[in-house]
Amino acid sequence: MAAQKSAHPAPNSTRRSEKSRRAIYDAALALVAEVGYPRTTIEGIAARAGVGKQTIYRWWSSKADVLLEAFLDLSEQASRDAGPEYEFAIPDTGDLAADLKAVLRLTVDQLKDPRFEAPSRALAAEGVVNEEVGRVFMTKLLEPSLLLYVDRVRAAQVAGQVRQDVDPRIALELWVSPLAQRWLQYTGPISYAYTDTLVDYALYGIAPRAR
Amino acid sequence: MAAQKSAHPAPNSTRRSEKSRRAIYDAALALVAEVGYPRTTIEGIAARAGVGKQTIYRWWSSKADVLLEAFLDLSEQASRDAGPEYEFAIPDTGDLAADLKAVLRLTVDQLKDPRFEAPSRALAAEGVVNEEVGRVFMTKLLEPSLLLYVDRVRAAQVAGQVRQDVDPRIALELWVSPLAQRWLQYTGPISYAYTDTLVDYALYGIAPRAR
Amino acid sequence: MAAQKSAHPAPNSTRRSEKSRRAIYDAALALVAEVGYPRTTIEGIAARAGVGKQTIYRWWSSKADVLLEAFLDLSEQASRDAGPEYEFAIPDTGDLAADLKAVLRLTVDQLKDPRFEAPSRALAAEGVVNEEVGRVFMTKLLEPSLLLYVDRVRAAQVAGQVRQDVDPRIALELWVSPLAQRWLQYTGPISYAYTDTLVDYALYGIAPRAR
Amino acid sequence: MAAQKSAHPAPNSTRRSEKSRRAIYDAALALVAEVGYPRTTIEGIAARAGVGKQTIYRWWSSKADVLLEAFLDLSEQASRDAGPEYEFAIPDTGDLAADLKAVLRLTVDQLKDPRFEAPSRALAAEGVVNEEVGRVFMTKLLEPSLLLYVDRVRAAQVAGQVRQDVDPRIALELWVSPLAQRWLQYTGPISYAYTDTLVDYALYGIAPRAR
DNA sequence: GCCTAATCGAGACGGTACGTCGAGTCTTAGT
DNA sequence: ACTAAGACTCGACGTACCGTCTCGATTAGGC
Repeated sequence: MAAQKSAHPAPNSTRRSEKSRRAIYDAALALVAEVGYPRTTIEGIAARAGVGKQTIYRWWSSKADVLLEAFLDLSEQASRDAGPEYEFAIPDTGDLAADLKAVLRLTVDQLKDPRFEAPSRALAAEGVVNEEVGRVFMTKLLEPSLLLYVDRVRAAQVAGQVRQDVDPRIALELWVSPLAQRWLQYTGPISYAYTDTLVDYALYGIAPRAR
Repeated sequence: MAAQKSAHPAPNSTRRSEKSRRAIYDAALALVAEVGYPRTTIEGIAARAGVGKQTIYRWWSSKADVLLEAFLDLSEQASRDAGPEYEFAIPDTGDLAADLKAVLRLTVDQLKDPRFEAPSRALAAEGVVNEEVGRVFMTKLLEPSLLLYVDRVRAAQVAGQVRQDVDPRIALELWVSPLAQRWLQYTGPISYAYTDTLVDYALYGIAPRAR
Repeated sequence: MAAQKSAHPAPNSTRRSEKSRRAIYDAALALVAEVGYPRTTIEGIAARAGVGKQTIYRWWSSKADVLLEAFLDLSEQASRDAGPEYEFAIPDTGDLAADLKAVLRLTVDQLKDPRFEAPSRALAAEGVVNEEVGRVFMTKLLEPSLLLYVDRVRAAQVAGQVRQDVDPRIALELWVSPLAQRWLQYTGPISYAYTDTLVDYALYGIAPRAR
Repeated sequence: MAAQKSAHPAPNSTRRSEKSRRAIYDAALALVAEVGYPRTTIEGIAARAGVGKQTIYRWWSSKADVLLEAFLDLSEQASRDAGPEYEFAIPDTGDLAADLKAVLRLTVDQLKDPRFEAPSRALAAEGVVNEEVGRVFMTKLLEPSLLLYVDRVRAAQVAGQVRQDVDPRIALELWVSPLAQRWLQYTGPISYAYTDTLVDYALYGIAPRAR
């Protein structure tokens, strides 16, 4: 998966063309956005990137693999661009509900960003059917974000805003999963109001009821 | 989509061979289970069903379409077989938590049934990337089940076990979506304990806190 | 081949639809003229004739068979129309060369008639590759005409204008075959001057005539 | 048509696989000989040659085109093998009749050679119906042989054995066309006696020779 | 002049081959 | 050594027709 360190066969060299790699990322993301994942082909990517097919096969094992790396690359760029304030932690103002709502509103914005939509849907879909892609997608892209929620929930437990016996890994699914499903499976509209509501329903479940 | 009433192109006739339709459903489901969705081909289905390719193309517009109908058919059979007790309603013993937990345990069993696993994952995945399939999958397969939850939550509202201002459509996502995501995206294990926990977390959010 | 008396399977009936037969002939000839023999299909003929495919398969065994009969029918019509003067004999004015030249000029005209060109080329071609069609084409269409030449040459032998030891069957090939080949295989242009020359060469040879 | 210099579409390259080309020629000729032209398919040729279909479509435009080149290749081989004595000229012993008879007997042998029969009939037939094939067949295969006759007849004119006003192009048809037609259209048997007779009739005519 | 069985139109069926696309591998020049 | 280019084998695509097989709906002939 990782370009630099391993790659599938074993060409293994520092003489790799950086220019080609960038061109392939750009072509892959552009094609997925324009014609969709299934109609994006390795040949198409190669042609658009002005690159030989072998150059792709040398460094990646599949279409999904190319796209995964391209998207990872895009995400890194984006989070560098977006400034570091939401990169490594969820804010802790002491008000868990407010903090979660704020972060989820940012997530809603990002889900609606057209640059991200096509490739991430594509990868999520591929991940459903191709377990390897699924795991990489999960561990590289989703897991880091989820860990931030775990930390924030733990902090809230320490602060007495969440019951001690609550499992943070399950708790966060109460707001993450509904949002993810609506987005992935078109099961409903996505809005600030919706995510706010999710937080409210979830929190009153996990907060101590004795007031 | 619907075989009987219209079909995509317009050949449309009462002279359709029921035997072929059944053979195609069986072949399609078997192949998806055996080799997975991407390696399931129309040619393969036709060959296995002992049917000409044209007979498939005459009545369905794509591999996804065939599989969708095949799975729909399978589901109908299954719910007829499984007896009608959980077919049209969620039991109402007066204890919402117990009722939800019982139904979710059944769902867990069904998700692990190998007959269902391969085709439904495949369809869900296709639905992520192909909006039309997604909507059909949603409206024909998911929606009916979700409506049962809506009804049960409404009943609980009448009984005073759920707050009046809660939106049942959102409430049900608190337990349905986490389960769906773990299953679809391998984001965690699925067990009775897990679904029981989901119900507990969710309920204490939507039940009136004032005691 | 012959519709009335045998037909391939054995449907055998006087209840055959004359209207359909005519429509099939017309459609077949029209299609061959319009799109050529290879792109003429049984389905196309049936559709154009407003006839079920089975009606064709019931009475004929192949595309070539349909066309053969259609063309036979057309030829009969044509010779009825053209008056009977050249139908049953080659004129015998006592001047063999003049008589042959006259008949060949008529043949040239007929070969250039667009109604005949497409189907007869098609049948001749099919006959080259399909021996059965070749024999029927030969015996039903060509042979009768060739016999007229045999008769005329025999008369010339009696009249002392052709040597007694000449085989009329071979003699006639001296003018018939060159014309046929030019027409069928595009090996040269066809004109009155050409056929006149053929007759002269055939009658008197190409060697200097000791006079 | 010509393989080396251009090819129909425009892939065009020196990187063409010679091995594949040979395998395709061999497979095509073998199949035509075994199952006949109409039952010879591009898929069949590709399979037998151990070659992808695309490799055929890349370099040739049709079944007829493949066969034409294959046969051209075979002919070149054959004339190289057969020694050069009849390759570039018809012998000139001073006796035109004897020389023509000798060459025609060789032609009769060749027409009965099973290696040649199937493909050349097939091509001739295709040429009747497909003008382009017909012209190539004519110019590449027939024309060179016919020119030899033209030269020999001209020499005979110089030697005073053929009249000065005779057109050699037409003269040669007197023996070539009858033979060709009998062979192509099954209109009669082919033998040395037959071709000898044709030469006699052609040279001296069928009319009584005033002596 | 009605009855009934063969023929008719229509077109779905199991097949074969078509010509195209793309996958992944391999070869050739060029840098 | 890696690259761009692209030919190669292979497998699937979706389409066109083949020849066979039902389906009602005429339709012509023997009663």
